[in-house]
Amino acid sequence: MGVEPEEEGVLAEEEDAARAMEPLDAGAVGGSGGCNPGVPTQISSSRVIAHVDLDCFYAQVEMISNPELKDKPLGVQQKYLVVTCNYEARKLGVKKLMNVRDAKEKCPQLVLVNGEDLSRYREMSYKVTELLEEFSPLVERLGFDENFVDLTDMVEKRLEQLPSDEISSMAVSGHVYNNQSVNLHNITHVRLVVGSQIAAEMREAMYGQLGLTGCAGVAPNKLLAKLVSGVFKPNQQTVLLPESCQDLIHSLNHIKEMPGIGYKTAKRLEGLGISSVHDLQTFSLKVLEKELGISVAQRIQKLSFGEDNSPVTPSGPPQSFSEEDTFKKCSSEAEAKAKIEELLSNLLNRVCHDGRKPHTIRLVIRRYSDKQCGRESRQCPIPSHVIQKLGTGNYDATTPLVDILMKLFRNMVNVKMPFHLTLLSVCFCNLKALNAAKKGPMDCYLTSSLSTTCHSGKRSFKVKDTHTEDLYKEKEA
DNA sequence: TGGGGTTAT
DNA sequence: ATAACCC
Repeated sequence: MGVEPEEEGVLAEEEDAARAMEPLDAGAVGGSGGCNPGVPTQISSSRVIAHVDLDCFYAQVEMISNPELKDKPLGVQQKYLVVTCNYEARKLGVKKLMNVRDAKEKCPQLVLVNGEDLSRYREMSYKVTELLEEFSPLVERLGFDENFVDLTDMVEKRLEQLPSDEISSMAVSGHVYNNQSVNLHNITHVRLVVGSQIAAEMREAMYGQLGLTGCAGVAPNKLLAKLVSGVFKPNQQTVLLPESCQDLIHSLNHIKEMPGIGYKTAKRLEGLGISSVHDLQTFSLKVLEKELGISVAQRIQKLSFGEDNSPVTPSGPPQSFSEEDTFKKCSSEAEAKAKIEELLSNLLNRVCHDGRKPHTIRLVIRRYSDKQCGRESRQCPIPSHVIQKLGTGNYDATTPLVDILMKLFRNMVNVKMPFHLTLLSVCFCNLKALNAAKKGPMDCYLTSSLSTTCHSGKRSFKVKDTHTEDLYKEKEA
């Protein structure tokens, strides 16, 4: 599979793929390991990726629930924050994550609804993902309101079905970034144009079937698709042609705006004098590796060029369920127990609905004065007899689970000393299908009841659960 | 900064 | 178990 002569807009990604095929380029592969030299690896042709981003998602869900809110400025409140708001409210100066007081001051007519219970948002979120999965199975969720879809195969199939004389009459759907003109003699352009048409169909389906509006970006990789989806903002879509890639990434005013470069990394980069995309592009990779580690350094410097070869990884069903609550102060064991019981009760309903069984439970706390993001957690396996009781809609599991959670609690918090917590969270994870057998060559000889009680030591996790028995030994402080 | 999520170490 | 990232 060679590069066609008409593919003038060769993408950086393709060059990377080609380079990685060269036998002696050890540095560039960097631990990707597992190379199978005997198997012919397909050199990936350029991909077509869509990023779909719902407009002010929580507010949209609220307006669908209660249409009277539709033409009013609406904010969704969690604790003392307006976490999101509709466009009416934005016109009047309300911003995301704005303090309720500031928001009311800016906009006294602002209508607020409480959005601390995420149930309806979560349900609508999965409806969107499922709708997109009808277009392609390769859908990756990012939070509740964004999805990536790999359209490469769909585009390929549509082009195979298309009489070649019809290519000349194709038209892009939505905006083209930079107003760049489409060249239908360029196969890369043609594929992205087909991608834009599919993106338009996805947005139409979202509106027609779910009543939701959103933006889409279509580009050769996830980074670029995500960046370009936000260019025209509510309810519009934009396609990025490769020739405008550098313009797009240089439109960022600061590296912190690059998805993948978060708060911590941005701070460390600033310490190196790196603040713009251009700074990061031209900075010594060796020095960057020393500061951030080889993996992060190589990845983010590639990002700075608009290169991102990360695949769209199908999310599938969630890997964990959690419920959390923040508060000003929790300083007694009884208080904590009451909150934990409520979190657990909600979680049990969700897990029951899911059908799979969690095999691990985790408790998370945040202590007051702990600067920020300072969370501590303890987890342990859920005893198999308790797992059996889950999902039947009964309460047989709650008492043993509360007991376990309170042991985890006392393992973290010395209740004989004063304490001050500002967050409690309970998480179910390590979800397995019903009666899932343990992986191993002997599986076919084990009954499901045996398999859940035998050699639980053979787990592939790096995280070691606290053994449930260990929790019975109270912690000495 | 809320109430969630994921992956890497 | 924590730390980073995403929304």
